[in-house]
Amino acid sequence: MLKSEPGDYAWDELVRDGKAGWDGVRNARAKNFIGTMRPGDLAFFYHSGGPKEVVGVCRVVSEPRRDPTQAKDEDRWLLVDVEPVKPMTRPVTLAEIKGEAELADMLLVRVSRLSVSPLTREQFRHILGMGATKLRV
DNA sequence: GCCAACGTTGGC
DNA sequence: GCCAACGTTGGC
Repeated sequence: MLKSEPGDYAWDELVRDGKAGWDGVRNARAKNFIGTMRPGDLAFFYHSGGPKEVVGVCRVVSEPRRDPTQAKDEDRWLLVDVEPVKPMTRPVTLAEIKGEAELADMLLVRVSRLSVSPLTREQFRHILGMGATKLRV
């Protein structure tokens, strides 16, 4: 689950750009999750700040690498490149996710400040279903 | 090494 | 706008 405030970087911008480095993550736990990502992995794009909802699916297209937006002499933070796969047919709101017992363990729910968090395949499929979004996963 | 103070994030 | 939950910083 990749969180972004739409005013900072929105789903539509990823669609426009075709590809983007998921930069600016400055939390050790989130960085560790980025470090586990591999090319081909799928992720949800989540809008925070305003309406809180999963808006699309994207794909990791690089290995984790140094985030160039950190200070030149630092080598602490990672990013991966992502590209859009498809928008959710219906956005899935945080409130809906919180209403699902099967999703209660998600770190998105349990650690609200975490901007990058993992999902199980089952959780991923569950949210796809809630968003009426068909994708082979 | 501990912890109080402070800053930030994000949901409400 | 508020506040809970964290993370970081700095004094000791």
